Amino acid sequence: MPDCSIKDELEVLTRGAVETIQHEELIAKIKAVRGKGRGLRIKVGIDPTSPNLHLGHVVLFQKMKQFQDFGHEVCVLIGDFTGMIGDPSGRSEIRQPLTREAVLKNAETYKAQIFKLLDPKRTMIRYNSEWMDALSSRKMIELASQYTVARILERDDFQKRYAASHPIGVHEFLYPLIQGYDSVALEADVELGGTDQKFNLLMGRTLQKVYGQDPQVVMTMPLLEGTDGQRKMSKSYGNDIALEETPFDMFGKIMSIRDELMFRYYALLTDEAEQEIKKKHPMEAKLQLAHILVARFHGLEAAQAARNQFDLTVGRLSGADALSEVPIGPGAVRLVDLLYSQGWAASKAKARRLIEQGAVEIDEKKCLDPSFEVSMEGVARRDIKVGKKIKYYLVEKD
RNA sequence: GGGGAGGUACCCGAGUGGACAAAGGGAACAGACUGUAAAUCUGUCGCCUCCGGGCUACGGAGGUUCGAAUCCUCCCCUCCCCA
Repeated sequence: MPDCSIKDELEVLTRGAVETIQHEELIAKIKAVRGKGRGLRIKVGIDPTSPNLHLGHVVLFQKMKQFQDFGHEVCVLIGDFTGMIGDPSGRSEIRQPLTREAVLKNAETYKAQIFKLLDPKRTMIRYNSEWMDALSSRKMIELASQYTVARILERDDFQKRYAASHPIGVHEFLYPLIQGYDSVALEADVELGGTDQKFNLLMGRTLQKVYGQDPQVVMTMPLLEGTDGQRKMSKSYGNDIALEETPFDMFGKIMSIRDELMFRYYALLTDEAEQEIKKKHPMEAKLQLAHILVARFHGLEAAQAARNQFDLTVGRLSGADALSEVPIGPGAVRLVDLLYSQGWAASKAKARRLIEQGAVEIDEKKCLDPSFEVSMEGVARRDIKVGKKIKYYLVEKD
């Protein structure tokens, strides 16, 4: 890969990035290592406070992979030490500190998920407790003296909390400092992060200069919107697509996003060329996106299976595609009771409403009568459909 | 330690004696439409019901009243300000 021109390399590396600080420095750094048999050291900090990664995190991993493919050395920094503080970014409250055990456990989960995308052989994993545990109080004070309260308070979320009289723990001031110090310890050449991390990332530059190092290039990536298409993807907003999701759920969630959002997902999560995608039928394009992403995290087979199941569930089905048999009877069964007892409706009142809304079809015929009784008399089986997602065969119970 | 605000359905939030199973928004669900589980429109959105109604619910427990989410008492919890 390093055979291509620096221009081409830069083109790929900066694609999708919101900001590169400073672009010229990146060019100089790449030039400096060209042909020297080594790459730049790319740092990405991971805060192991919650164990489940979602597609929002993948934006960064995708970028890391691109760096890796150009022969650069990717270093995943697991903030096991800082994890006990909790990143104040975007927080309106002080975070619950995690225990060391919880942080380490989360870190393991992270690692497993990261390697679905990155090559483990070319990825360095470091923990910031390696140097932070050893840092004396004396050194810590020295570190803290490198920055002023006024400048720390420039940070948007601190400012807001301060203005709104929300509490800010003194230890939270240390978070950006330590993150910056990690760059010093690692001698990072480039640090990647979301746009919300900009302040922390810049701290690395500041501190590296203080400690006599060449400052790292900071590259910020956009925050991926979640399935609601509005807010950034986050478990707490319930709009996330987790990597741990089953293939079918992941496939389905991707299929449920808005068309415009799909192009954003393409741009930030894949290497597909935008023009090619736009040429396709939107439905095809979205199916392909879902396929690519599910295949990446669950393998090709799982992606194909998810696709099939998706077609089966969502596509317009004939009774022949029903999921499985449900024995009923003996004798006639009230439809309301059937929906309730099968768990297709959470209560009898809900079952009744579903029927009245025309959501229930028996043998392709809508059944609008809530007091209807299903009987298997004279037939071996009946197809039943409740809403779009529930389809079964009814058979006579022995 | 002193003072203040507040706790309403899955979430946010209106409601300060009856017209309240409780506005509005979001989420969710259904129907129509569509290439889609998108968008849009319409509807539903506590539980049970012999479809007449019945029961349970506005932090908890009591009380006042013909009648309480709304008034009173005690308790629990959250937040803010001052120190």
